[in-house]
Amino acid sequence: MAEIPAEPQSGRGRTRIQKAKRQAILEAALDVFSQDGFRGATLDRIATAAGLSKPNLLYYFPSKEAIYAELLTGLLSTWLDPLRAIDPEGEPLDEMLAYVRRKLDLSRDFPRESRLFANEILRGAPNLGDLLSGDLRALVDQTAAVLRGWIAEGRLAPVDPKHTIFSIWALTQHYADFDVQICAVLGGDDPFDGAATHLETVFTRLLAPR
Amino acid sequence: MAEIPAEPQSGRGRTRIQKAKRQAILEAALDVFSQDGFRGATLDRIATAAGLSKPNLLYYFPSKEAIYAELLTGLLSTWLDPLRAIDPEGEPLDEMLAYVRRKLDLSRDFPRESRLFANEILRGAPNLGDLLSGDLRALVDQTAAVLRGWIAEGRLAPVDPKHTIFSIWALTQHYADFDVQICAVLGGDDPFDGAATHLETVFTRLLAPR
DNA sequence: CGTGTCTTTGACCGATTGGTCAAATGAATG
DNA sequence: CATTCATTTGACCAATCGGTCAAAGACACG
Repeated sequence: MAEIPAEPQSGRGRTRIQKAKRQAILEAALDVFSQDGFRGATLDRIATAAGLSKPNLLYYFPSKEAIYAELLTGLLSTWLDPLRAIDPEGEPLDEMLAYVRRKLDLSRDFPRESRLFANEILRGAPNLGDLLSGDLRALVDQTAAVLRGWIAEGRLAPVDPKHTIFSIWALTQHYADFDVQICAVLGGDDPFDGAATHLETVFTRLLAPR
Repeated sequence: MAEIPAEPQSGRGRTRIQKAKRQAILEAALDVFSQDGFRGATLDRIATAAGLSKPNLLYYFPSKEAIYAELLTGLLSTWLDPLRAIDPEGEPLDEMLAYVRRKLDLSRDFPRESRLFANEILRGAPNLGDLLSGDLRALVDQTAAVLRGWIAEGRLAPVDPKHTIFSIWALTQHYADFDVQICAVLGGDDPFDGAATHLETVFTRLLAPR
């Protein structure tokens, strides 16, 4: 009666084990995609990294693009949450410094996600373009308006709001995306301790009203 | 007598035409590599982009890696020149702002080179690792010492010198590497005008002695 | 035990990968 | 014109690519 053959990924994975295996695949795929990008990644390497055979991997996901897409969509919301968490009613400088902190924590705790995102953008964002000029743009516009209000009230030093947001993105993500370069220059130390205090200095001097 | 079969790339390309074709190949390769990284790029796409057949391309370059390597080595020197151009005898803030300017100009004029570099770093810098922990590290150490001296003299606000250099890299390269995202958020305007004045504000407030 | 479902895999497919090679062109020089 | 060298190309190669499929294995439940 049921024409649907197997489709463990339809609806939601029933078994917890299925969910776990799908998660393992996504984990492995994140490793591979974040290093070599979509085109550079191969199903064989993802399957091997996940401890599966290639046909078995394709039993849980219909295609390479499906894995990539699921990684990307799952990523963007997480990536923008810290921006949404800025409280227009809060103390401006504190809010901004807290945002920087959260964003830097993301770079420290999820560097592969950051690199995956960077790879997608470097390719021209073929799978993310709509979201960028849609949701993201709207969210930035909205946040920029908050910043402008704070500046008008004299509670934040005058800056270009959007470029300031870009600066936060650039400075925090840099520690995830260019981690190899930074470690090569700095040596063995953990870069993130120094980064946290440095970024606090940067944005305090940039944003604190005089 | 001469066992060397053809090797147009040995020594230096004799004919100007050879040089031109090699250059055209490097140009096309820069397009492809900077978008999809080393693994994601294909010789066919490079050859097509250069207006050559694949065997003809391999007549001028021995392998895919050779093209990539030549691009990378040619890049790194150009990429670090602005850093070397910092004059320890100059006015500290002016020197730093000028460095930011030069670096931002590089992002504007050579975005593909910036993206190529970013792609290589994202992969873990397998072809650049030695240079990073060698020449680059030495150059950064040296520049950091200059900054420390300026800070000690009170001619520059106290900052972490190396993280400050990282910040300059992050903020300037961001406008090349994430250009798609920035344009999606900003709309049609040229981001670099706003970027230049914004970055001047950032580093003036960060570095100007009080 | 048997039976039906879920999972895994080896074999395989056509297309594409980086790269080779011999032969066919082109151009220059005697 | 003949010769020589530089250039280009079509055919081809083994390996790998993303993906399919039928059959085997694992597992539940009666």
